Amino acid sequence: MARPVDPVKHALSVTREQDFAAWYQAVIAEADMAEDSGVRGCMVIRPWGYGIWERMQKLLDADIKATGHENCYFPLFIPLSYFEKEAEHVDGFAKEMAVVTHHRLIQQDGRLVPDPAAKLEEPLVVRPTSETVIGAAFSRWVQSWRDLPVLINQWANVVRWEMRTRMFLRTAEFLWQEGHTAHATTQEAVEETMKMLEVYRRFAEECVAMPVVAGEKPENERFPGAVSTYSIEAMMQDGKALQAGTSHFLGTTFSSAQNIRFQNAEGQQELAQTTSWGVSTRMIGGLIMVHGDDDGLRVPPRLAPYQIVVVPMLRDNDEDAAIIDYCAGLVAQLNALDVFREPVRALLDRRPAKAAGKRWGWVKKGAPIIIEVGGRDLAGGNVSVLRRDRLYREDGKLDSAILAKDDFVAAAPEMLEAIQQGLFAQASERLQANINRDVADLAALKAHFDASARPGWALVNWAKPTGAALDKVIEWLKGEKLTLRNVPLDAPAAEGACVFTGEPAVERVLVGRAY
RNA sequence: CGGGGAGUAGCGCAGCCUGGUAGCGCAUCUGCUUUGGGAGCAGAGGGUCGCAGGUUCGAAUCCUGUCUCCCCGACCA
Repeated sequence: MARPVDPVKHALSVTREQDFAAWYQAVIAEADMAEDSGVRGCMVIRPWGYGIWERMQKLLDADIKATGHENCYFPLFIPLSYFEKEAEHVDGFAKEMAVVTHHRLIQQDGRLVPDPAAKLEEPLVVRPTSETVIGAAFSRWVQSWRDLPVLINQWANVVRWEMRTRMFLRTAEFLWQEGHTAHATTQEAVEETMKMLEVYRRFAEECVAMPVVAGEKPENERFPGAVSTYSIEAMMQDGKALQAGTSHFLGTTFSSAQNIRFQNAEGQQELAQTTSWGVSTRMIGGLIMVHGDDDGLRVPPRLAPYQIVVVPMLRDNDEDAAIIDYCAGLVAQLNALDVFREPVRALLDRRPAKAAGKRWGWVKKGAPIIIEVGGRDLAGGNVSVLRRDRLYREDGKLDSAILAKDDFVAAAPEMLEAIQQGLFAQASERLQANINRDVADLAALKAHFDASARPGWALVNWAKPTGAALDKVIEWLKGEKLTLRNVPLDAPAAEGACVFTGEPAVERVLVGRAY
């Protein structure tokens, strides 16, 4: 019988196993990513959390531009009447819109209240998304087939008055990019929709190191007003699914509502075909739940605001100045290197705090490599290297390695690449291991999800029912707290009977619990 | 928005039932000791007890309202 390994003392007070929801909150707090703001459902994103978002923006923005899109900016406020033009879209968002009705406050009994004399003629809504206002612009911009396609993107905040909020995963105000395009033909718009879905898949996998399943959303999960909606779905460590990005083919829903017409080469008026697609700060929630461990966050090197943090071990003595010089030299050497075709981001943490406290702070933030330098390292020309992706040795002690400084510098880019790949490989293995592809009928599906507290997903054959038949399926799934995630683009062809209806299956759909 | 839980020092909590003017741990600051892995001892600073009313001689404590957070639903990126 194996001798039980001494329990490792972890940096967080709650583990993923004990209470996943509490663990998630703890990571955000302990890594200084975000905190409550006092405004319902809205959070303060602190420098470490926002730094990760800035990295996401930088990398994804480059991809968006490389595919021919340009950035622009549309207003936060949208006239109510814009929404009234598109019924389905309104139904989707009406229940969660913030409305601006006044433009001035006055003092009344010592309090500030909206001035009744300053009531807006037409209320404005704070954008929950910008299809309507961008559609209005498109209708001005597009006259002829020569004006198409229009390919734009904006980075912005949006507001949806959610009933239940969770940091990063669902906040009342969140940050995102929303791409909007208009095309002359259906085929071109559909191609655009798929192209951006693929951009998201690559971004998630290559930058966030988050494996995803790209596929089409079932009818009931479509964006309000969309003809078809596609998503990338990621698996969290508790087995739940997170929709991490969406791409919509909108057909002529918005072009007919907003009158986006063009004269084609034959001289006839035609409605434009539009698309929209978005990735939000929710991706950060996914990052936490995919890569975090019981010591806090682990940030993939491509997204880490600082990839290598150098912590001098200061003793309040004569040697301190030399240690700091040595560390500053190391940081300069590292910052002169390239990795992932960008300069390395190394930081010298010279705050006047204890080295151990600073080290654990960076562990919880998830800096990929933490370097500690003390008097002995200085004397020997060494550094002490701690990799965040493998913190502990088998005996539960921190797995720090003493390397010659120059050897570490030479190896650093490769080490960062290895960490990036390792995180992806680990998450990828978990994803593949937790998709059950052998569920043949409803009883087996129920059994799969009843069998474990973290059952992952099931990929099942289905007949793609619509209307009332689909409602029945959704109803049953709801009873089991399950949802249809998407129909993976790369799933093998359907075979046999639909798990839900028994009819001949036409495709395969992913089933799982979801955030 | 329905059900449940919670808001007291920067963080984590006790005190509330049975009203009498606020305490513990960590963190912070000072001093001494220590010095290769989240140091020890001694001392110090820091709170109108979420907010607003009410009851009372007196409210962190009782009552009402309200705001915010967490969990479970319904809704959704």
